[in-house]
Amino acid sequence: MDMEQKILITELTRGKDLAKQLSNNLNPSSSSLETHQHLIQKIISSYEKALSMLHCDASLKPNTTPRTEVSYQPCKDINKKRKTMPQRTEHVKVGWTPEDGYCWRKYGQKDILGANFPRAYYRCTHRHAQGCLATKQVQKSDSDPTIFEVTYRGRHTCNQNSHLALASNSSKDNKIGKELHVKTEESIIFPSFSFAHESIGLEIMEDDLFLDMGSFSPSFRSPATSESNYLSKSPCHMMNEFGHGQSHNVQAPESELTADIISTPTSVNNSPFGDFDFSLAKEDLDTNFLFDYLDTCS
DNA sequence: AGGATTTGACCCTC
DNA sequence: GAGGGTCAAATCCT
Repeated sequence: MDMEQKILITELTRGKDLAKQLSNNLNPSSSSLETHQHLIQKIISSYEKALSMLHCDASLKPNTTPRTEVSYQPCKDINKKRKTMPQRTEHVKVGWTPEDGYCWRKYGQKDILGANFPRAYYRCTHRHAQGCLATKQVQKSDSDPTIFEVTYRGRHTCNQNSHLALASNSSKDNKIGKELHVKTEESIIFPSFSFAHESIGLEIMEDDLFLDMGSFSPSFRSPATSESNYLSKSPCHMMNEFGHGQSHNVQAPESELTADIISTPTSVNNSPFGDFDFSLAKEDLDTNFLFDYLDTCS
């Protein structure tokens, strides 16, 4: 782990500790307003340092045409329904079901009122084995059938390293990419993934700022042949398929990206995987994920 | 044979 | 009661 990463961890850890202090100090009888403000200032400063190191600035990549766009916004009525687990929604601008590196098992599909396409329900394959409660819903967008709206619920608590395995396997046969790459250039620290000739656009909305590795290790499966089952195949199969060198030629012009994408903050360029780039807003980074991931890769 | 998908029924919330 | 989410038996696939 290089010095920059250590500093980053230090700053984020400090921010967390300060937040804890502030939380303890929020007892009105125990501290003053000045104390609160001081702690808040320190927290902000700490996070600003860390984020500046992450340097999520699109201008850093002036020659890059961002093919992957990630943005966040609150999901307004997410908690009105039964589930209160955090959600995020990705809009995937590609004609195929997005695959996210985790293994999902489809457990249902429903026609949704007012929607042209059914919604498919997936849960983590390791739900029973490891008690992983992560689920996702996949639905084609009404406005643009080439967009899949993927809503994630809950975190993966399973010990699932398929996203890493994907890169590892692909490096063996040299079909998809060379290796998982942690990009530290320009202080961006995040893995990049790519598949030859593929480009997608993502829109992610979430009401909290967690980040699952699974959402950012995308691969894609072949176009389904029927409308009714276009969401059906287990992503695990696709991992194998990609491992055997399938490649798809899809181009998603930026002009087709949905108009409600809020921001297009960064694009990580020069990915060792080729054309597929992932970009992140700085808010995207879940430090636990980041450090776990860095540990994995170091 | 075992695991994944399909699909109608059921459950829960509004 | 409507609509969305989940269950589970039947079916399909490897």
